[in-house]
Amino acid sequence: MGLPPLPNAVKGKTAFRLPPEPSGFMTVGHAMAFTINYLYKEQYDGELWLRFEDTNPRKVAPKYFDSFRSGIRWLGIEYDREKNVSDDIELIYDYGRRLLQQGDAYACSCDEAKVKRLRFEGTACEHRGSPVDVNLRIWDELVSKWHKEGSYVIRFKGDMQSPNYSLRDTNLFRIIEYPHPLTGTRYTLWPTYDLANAVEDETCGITHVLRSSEFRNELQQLIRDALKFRRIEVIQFSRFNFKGAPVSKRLLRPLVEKKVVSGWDDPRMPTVEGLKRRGIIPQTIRQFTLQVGYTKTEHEYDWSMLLSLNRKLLDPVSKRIFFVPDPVRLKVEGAPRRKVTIPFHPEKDLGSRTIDSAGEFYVSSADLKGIAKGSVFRLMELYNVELTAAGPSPAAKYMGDELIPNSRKFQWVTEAHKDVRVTVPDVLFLEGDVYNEGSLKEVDGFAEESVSGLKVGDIVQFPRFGFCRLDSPGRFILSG
RNA sequence: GCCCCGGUGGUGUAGCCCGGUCAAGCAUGUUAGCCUCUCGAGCUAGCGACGCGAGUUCAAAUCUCGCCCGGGGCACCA
Repeated sequence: MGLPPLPNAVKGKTAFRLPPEPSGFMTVGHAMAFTINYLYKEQYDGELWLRFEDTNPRKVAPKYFDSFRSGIRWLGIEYDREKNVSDDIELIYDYGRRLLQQGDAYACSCDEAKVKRLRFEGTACEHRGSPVDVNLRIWDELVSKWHKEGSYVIRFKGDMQSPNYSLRDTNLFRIIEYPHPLTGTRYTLWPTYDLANAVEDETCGITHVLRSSEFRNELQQLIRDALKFRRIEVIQFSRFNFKGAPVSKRLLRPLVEKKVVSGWDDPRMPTVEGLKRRGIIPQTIRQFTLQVGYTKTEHEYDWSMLLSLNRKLLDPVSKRIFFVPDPVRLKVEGAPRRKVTIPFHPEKDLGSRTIDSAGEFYVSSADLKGIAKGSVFRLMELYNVELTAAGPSPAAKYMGDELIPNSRKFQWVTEAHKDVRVTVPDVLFLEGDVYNEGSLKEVDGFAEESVSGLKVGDIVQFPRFGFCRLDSPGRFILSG
């Protein structure tokens, strides 16, 4: 399945944008929205911008810029150009000034509460009728930082009676006396999103905007018209939410601060870093996005869909490695000394390992639980044994090499195993945004010696357990 | 309160524009069974949905109207 065709899109003559606000870490939601833009960029051979919407100095921080850059790189999204809106403040000033000159905007010194009240009542304040030269004079003072934060605001002359409240003279500029991580204290008059966005989309030559529907489209259009900008196609879709993993900083931040989670990259977190640590691979995000597409319907994706796809993609490329959770020692009487070479994958050529065995094994106590004394089962890829003693200290005897059809097969490790701990993540939040106390479980066990050859970041399959990513030596995280 | 946008199985999505081929497809989930050396892999089968009510029509998931429910906007956030 592909994404639906775009209206008015001519191959080679399109431009898209990824517009993150660097005020938090990149999340799955961003990843999916960016992927949609990227898929269209590829489909229409267009230009793709990475544009940081950093017009609120109080919110942005350098580490967030990095989060987005590395997340985007990880996803395999190639963008053509990068810029920060804060690079273009002078340019946005030019357009702001023009609006003032045209009489499409005015300087207002009403306090916040009054503006709000009048907006609700649908009546204009006395500043709306100020003559252009007065507005321009105040403007110059604002640009020159003569006024204190909160004293003035530049408002767009919309329609104070409009049933759409966002058209009732919204703010275009406000004073923020706070150093910006990139421009420092050079500017204190900052544009708001609506103007900055219109100017940027125009100057970047954006033809198609695909974004989630939390923006004020009509307002944008009005500003664009006032500035005589080209028309662009705007396609809005609802946010990408996952069940039990709200992207809301309000909910997530406390977990990080109270150390309920290990950090923003905790494998339970809906951040790109969290996904990565959990062993979700970039292709999964891309394909999942392609599968669910975008709609205006409110939705809450179930992790099982993403996880299932992830397993499907991991399956052909992951080494199979024996893992014995909750191990119990099993001595096999009459066992021949054996050196077996077992391929890492049943079909694909992922190499093999050789294991030396001499009758001393560890198997999972859960496997043995259903096995009665006297029954025969098989040590996978090795030989058959018969259980001669059940219970907490089991024993068995060698029963031949020939594979018996329909026999149970168990994984095993020898004395030469490695201790491993597997972290099993679950959804962070339960119904009603309450933290899921059982969201992180740990399983200890023995893995075959070859795990020591793995590098951090490698993902393997522990058969009958799941796909696990090596997070640090001896520690794995279950992908799902 | 006002404005905009939505409502297809547990979840997500296809179909809706241009009514019949839809006793609704796919995926995930779940249940049962199979499994040639993975019972969180693979295979097979089953389960399960058009928000409600009217109307138009030979025929409605698809068109019209009303209602109900959900989301977003109404920021000196983006």
